[in-house]
Amino acid sequence: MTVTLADVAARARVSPATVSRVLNGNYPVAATTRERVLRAVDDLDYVLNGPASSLAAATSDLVGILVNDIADPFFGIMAGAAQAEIGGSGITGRAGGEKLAVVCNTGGSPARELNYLTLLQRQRAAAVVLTGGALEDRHHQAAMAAKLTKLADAGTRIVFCGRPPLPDSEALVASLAFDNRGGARRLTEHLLHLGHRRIGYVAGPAERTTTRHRLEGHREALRDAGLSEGAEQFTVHGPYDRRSGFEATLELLRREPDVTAVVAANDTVALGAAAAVREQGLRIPEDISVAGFDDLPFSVDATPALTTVRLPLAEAGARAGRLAMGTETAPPGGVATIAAELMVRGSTAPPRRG
Amino acid sequence: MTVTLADVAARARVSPATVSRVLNGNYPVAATTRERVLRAVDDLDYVLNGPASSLAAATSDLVGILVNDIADPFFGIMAGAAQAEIGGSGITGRAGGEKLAVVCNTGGSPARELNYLTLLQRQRAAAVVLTGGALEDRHHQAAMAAKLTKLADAGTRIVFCGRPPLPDSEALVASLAFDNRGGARRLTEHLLHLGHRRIGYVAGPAERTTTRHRLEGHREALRDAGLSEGAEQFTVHGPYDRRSGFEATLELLRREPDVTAVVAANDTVALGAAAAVREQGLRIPEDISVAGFDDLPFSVDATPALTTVRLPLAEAGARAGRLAMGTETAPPGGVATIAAELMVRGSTAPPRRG
DNA sequence: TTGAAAGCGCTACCAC
DNA sequence: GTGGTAGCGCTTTCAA
Repeated sequence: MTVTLADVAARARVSPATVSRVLNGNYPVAATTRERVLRAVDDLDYVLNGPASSLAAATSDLVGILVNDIADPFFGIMAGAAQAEIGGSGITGRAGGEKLAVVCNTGGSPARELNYLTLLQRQRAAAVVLTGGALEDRHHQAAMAAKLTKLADAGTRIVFCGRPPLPDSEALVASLAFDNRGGARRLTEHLLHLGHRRIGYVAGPAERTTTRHRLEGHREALRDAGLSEGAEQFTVHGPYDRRSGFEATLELLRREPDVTAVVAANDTVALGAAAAVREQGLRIPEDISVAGFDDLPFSVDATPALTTVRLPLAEAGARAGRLAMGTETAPPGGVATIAAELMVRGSTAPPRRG
Repeated sequence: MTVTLADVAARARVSPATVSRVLNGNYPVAATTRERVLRAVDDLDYVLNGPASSLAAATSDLVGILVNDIADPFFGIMAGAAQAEIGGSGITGRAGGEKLAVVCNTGGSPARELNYLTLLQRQRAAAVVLTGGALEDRHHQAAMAAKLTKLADAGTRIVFCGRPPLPDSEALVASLAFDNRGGARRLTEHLLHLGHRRIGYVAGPAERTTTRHRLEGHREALRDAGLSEGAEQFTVHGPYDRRSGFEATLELLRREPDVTAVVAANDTVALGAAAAVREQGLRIPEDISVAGFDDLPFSVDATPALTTVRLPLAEAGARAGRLAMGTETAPPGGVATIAAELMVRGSTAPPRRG
């Protein structure tokens, strides 16, 4: 029924071995032979059997990209960039070599994160890219370290993207870190510089690395300005989504009615924050400042800070691809520090209220 | 080096066949035997070899979900819902049965769409879910039909989600359609009902099914209100993204300065449209109406129209899972018609300008 | 440069 | 209810 490599071999009047070599292109084959084989492939409309190939070669062309929230455009941009870079031209030749980059949505659930890793391990994935903040939970971290070690031992390359490497498995992974602390700090400094003194902070969920690092940067800036007193009052935690940004901001405005600026821990949260502020009848930036892309003219494409994030993300994809192909040149564990996700445009308006 | 099923069999003092049966759970095995096997699995930290399994069984547990734009939250919601439904509990037992649902971002490119299908075909994917509007291009449609036929012949289940089935391959797919025409019509009728007469329409790219159907619904509503004259002037096309929504809206306002309402062809476009309107110094809804979620209090979760979309989407995921497991009960080709994506809240403000 | 053949690890059929 | 075993389709030595 289905065409096999042997069929192709027969039609091209060569051995299966030769067909395999042509398809994988990693072995010298006479030009005329190659031609003949490729024609046979086309004629028969042959598609390589991935499982068989993976079984024999003990590795697959699957690359998993894990994200915390697939409905968050930030992860979409990351995943898309990585996928584009890994997948290459996007046009598969008649045969192998092409990687299958797929994104897996953990929804922020530790169980699902581990589950996907198991599934990818089962598939003998070529590489796994872990994006977004990690959970700061001893138990889960241990489980992750164990699982990742096993994956790495089995030949799967691991790439961390915007997530600090685990304590143990440093040597196992390539890592692309964001300067969350510095980004948050600069953002807050910017607002301070504009004259704001009562600055609310809509933080992410408490147990994530990104949440902590960004909050630390924010507090650093406040401390340096001598404003750390009662900072907790100005901070509200919640998930990294729009709804949470909305609700947290309402809560914040209720608790501290005369804040003049709000920092959101990421763009999606900022979207909700801006909506909440407007619903309160306040104007951005006249009545209040909100840092987020909601008040930018258009898509994140145009935000310089985010643009600087995008490039490294594509690079991360390329790196995952290269790692998967076993031609890694960068030192393992090397960390590229770049602008943080939340280093978005702060409103330029000075405070008016209070 | 790596633990195989034979190792597990040896340790449990049973045959490989028995281990396989326990792991796949689709065959009667004595309870005590099962226990022994599972313990051996745990002891040895065994993980099934997916490729080997897929090769022998001639099918894999991979399910591909194709989306047009992974950075668009709408697709994120769709993909997430489908993935959650397909993946089941999200917690894999020690062994098989679990599907690996992964999302593939075509970026709206026909070449990449076909490419992913080839890649999934190569993996002998259990199912493929195609989401979002299709390209209305004879050549590409033919290529898709051919490819999908091949996939279906090889045992891959095909699910269309928010995309009209292809002319030929009707019998091959399960399909979940959105009432794009009806949704757009109702949205426009709503605005007409509020008294709007000069309504701009920011449409999607010309060659997509969703674009055409929604535009048709919009025009129907206008025609019924006797307003179809010069409707082209009020329509601007562009990609389904925020930037495009922004630019198209500016163009629209330049061309027709006294529109009192703008309909955006999807939520992401609406986001850009709202931003453009604000940048022009106009107020929503006082100066102008914009249909989109940007002016909703918070995330799309809370939008009734979108909620009605979500449920069927989860159902589509479930269906894909079931299809993949070969226990489909619904008639193939059955179509569930539901509210359209763009049937979002229209502003309730009456027109004030002009 | 090409061919022959031995597996890769698992499933499923056929016995028992 | 369990075991034996013949492939699944490909890759990769080893020879020629």
